[in-house]
Amino acid sequence: MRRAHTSSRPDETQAILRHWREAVPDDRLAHLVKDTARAFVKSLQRRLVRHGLSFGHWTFLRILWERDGLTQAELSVEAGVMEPTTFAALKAMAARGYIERRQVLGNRKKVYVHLTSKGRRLKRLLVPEAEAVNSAAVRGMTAADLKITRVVLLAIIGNLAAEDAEHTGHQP
Amino acid sequence: MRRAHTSSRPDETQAILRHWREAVPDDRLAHLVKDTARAFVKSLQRRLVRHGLSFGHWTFLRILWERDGLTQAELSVEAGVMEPTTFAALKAMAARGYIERRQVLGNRKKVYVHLTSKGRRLKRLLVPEAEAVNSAAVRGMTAADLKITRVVLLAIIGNLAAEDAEHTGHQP
DNA sequence: GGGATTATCTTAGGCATCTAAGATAAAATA
DNA sequence: TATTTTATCTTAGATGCCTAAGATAATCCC
Repeated sequence: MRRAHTSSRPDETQAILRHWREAVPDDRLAHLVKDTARAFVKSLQRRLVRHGLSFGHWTFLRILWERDGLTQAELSVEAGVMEPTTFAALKAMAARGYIERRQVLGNRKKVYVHLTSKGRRLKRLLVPEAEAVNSAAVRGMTAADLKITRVVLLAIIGNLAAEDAEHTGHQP
Repeated sequence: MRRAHTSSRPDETQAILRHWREAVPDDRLAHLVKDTARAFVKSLQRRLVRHGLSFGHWTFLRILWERDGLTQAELSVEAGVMEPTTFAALKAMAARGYIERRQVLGNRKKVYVHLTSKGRRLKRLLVPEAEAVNSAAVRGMTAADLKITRVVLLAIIGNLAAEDAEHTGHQP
């Protein structure tokens, strides 16, 4: 038998691969994109746990390393997730001492998020991990093909957003 | 102001798009793929709820429409998810009357999953919805670029699987 | 044939994400 | 300035996915 009962072993990923090689009908692009996203997340996750970090926290740390002091709402937009997701992640991150949530005089609503020195220090350790995942992922591919892939994915997001706008009655 | 507080409006997707157009550094391919996957799921989900179906159930129905009577383990491989995920989805689907879980004499372990007529009937309604999402997504793209995108995504899955295998000590 | 191994389903618990809805502060406007 | 609208954070609850670990049945192999 090929599968363990407690973890996802490469055999399984191989099964997925075989599956995709055998037949990729046109209406399964969505599935292929989703599998790719999962492979990325899994690979990064495996590296992050070594440093005791969860994937959800990584998402926000990465943004804050670039620009500190954003509000929760701004972080949501940057991360591409809804506020409650951001809220939950930030609360946990504050409890672990990666960030501080501050309010300023004159505006009692906005919550500004600042890295602690502990949070700042992680950058040096973790960014190389993400880079490793990326370079492993694109190994053997031409820059031209990667560029086309980016353009196609971006166009898909645009098309689906437009489609969504039509059906909800909003203008994009 | 641009954002509602209860739902993801197209404005948000537009913000994501703007974000991606402005700068797509090399180490963000993972993020782009993830956003695309989410756009696909959201779009399909919006259509499925009209028929009272959740995305998780769709995944398994689609497989069963092609081939009925698979076991739970086989369905997991086909769907590319772990057994507990499959188990939970199938239990809910059985409760809703889309499928039946049967055991045969001579093997008390395997659970064979069969569509009910109710489950079978959904195919005619739902497959066109999925096709609509796909064709909206790829609108305006060339077949050649789409093919390249598929090849690239597939290669990424392969690369990450190989990478994973190295680090867990298993052979692919 | 009986003990060890492996498969299969199941239970338990956790994470990341979402939608819906509430509380309250700030901003716009009549 | 008072009222209405909009923003922001928050709470509550659901979904889909995962890993870890257990129970039990089937299979392998000595």
